[in-house]
Amino acid sequence: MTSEGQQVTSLHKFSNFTEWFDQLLLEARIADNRFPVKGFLVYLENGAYIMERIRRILEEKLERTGHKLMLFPLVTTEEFFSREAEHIKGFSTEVFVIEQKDEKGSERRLVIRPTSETIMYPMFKLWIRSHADLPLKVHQSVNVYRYETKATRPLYRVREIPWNEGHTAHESPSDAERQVREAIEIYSQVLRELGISFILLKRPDFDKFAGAVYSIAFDSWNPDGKVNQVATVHNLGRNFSKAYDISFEKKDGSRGYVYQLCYGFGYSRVLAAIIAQHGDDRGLVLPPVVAPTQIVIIPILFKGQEKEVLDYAENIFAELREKWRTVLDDREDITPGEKFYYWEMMGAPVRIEVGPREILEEKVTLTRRDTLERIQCSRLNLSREVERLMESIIQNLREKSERMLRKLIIDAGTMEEASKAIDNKCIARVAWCGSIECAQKIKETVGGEIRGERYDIAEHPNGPCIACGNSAKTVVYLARAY
RNA sequence: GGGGCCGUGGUCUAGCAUGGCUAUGAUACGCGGCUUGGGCCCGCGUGGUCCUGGGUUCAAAUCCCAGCGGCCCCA
Repeated sequence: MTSEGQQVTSLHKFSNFTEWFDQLLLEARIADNRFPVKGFLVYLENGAYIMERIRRILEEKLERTGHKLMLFPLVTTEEFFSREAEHIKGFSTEVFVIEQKDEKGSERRLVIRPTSETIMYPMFKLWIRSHADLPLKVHQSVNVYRYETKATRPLYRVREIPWNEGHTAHESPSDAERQVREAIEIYSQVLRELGISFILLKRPDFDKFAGAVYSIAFDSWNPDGKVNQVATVHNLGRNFSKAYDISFEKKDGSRGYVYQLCYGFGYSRVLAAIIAQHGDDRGLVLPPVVAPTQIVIIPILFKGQEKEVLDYAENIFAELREKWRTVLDDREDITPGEKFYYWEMMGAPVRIEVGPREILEEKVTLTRRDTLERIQCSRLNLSREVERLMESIIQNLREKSERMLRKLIIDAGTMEEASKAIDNKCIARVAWCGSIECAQKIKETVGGEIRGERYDIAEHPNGPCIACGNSAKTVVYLARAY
């Protein structure tokens, strides 16, 4: 047996993240970025599978909280698209447009959704008539399209974006506020179930969603220090309802415009976060809940004893497949060692080895992917042991990721300290006076941008603004971002 | 948006400076054998628009221009 800890691949997650990630995408069958259009990629069997699992987890929670699944068109008209002034300002440079000419040569232009407000809200106007129609809560999991001008990166920054978007309408600001908390709770739960850690931030005004009153964002940590915005929740106030004339009759007989929210959860970015936060230099490490293969059984076949070992393995396979996505890897042309490496790359949470030794002692050897720890249990206890292991794995992934996040957040009292933190691939926590000028200055000298202040907890500055030295209004987080 | 680096079988890569031979090697893949507790070994075989288009030249993977695609840095 060779040493377990030896470095056997060229992959180094923390020292060379981009290379590690790109290589993993293809080798672990997540995505193939060789499709020749910038920003568009093919999701391979594992990537597509994991995103599908994430979708089911999220949609189940959305539907349990009263969100109705609807499906809206891919396109909107130029007129609808331009209704809300800030919205069009924010998105006009990055929409895809379909130009179609009829036989007479007259041209029609349709805008492909960069997000679906301008498609849904004209319909909301038709559907909402009185307070009895409220709240209206809908969601859909679809692709949206944005012509990114920045450099694209697979999963993180693409032009075809798979996500779920939720849209709600309410009769009062307090109802809308309650909905903000519900949306945050739903997204937090999903991310928690996936073991992804994040900071929940209220974006500064200059960085909020185009057309929103304020924006809340989930920034997950990344090994290269660039935070990954996996989800956002926007309180739109009445900006859109006024533009799209979505009004209703109140209980007292008067009329008013609805208060709205929209929120989005980026499937490909969450997939990226799973890969980036949990993966290691051997490949993927998947939370059991999304793993395409949860258990792999590898029979150790010695000449003359093949049948006994295979029978034993098949018996285990039959038992485990009742509950878990299990694969019996009985390929004959590959050595067990090669199978170990293969399944580690694929991130299968639990590996089971059975050979003559196990049969003799009526035991099973299990290896957990997250720690590579090897344990033995009796054949009879197998199901219970697997159950325990799966629970332990997600718990460990979650705790490990949270520890890393805490480690990455560095308090900085000066621009120099903040710069150093950013250079070290960390997230800096600093005091800020709130002025745009200082935000600009911080971005230029520190290298990271202001991502916002904590939304879930109140943090109070205990020093002056790191840029101007005047008294600080808030504590904000600085990071480079995707 | 500005600057830099890069593009060679499926993957990784040599060759490019100083143009010239059948385009190098590994891996992968196929067939056969041997093996199987961490990527074993042996034999045979398959696989290339050298990113695309144009230019220079007797001759281009190699030099020049443009486009497409990728990576990095700055705004």
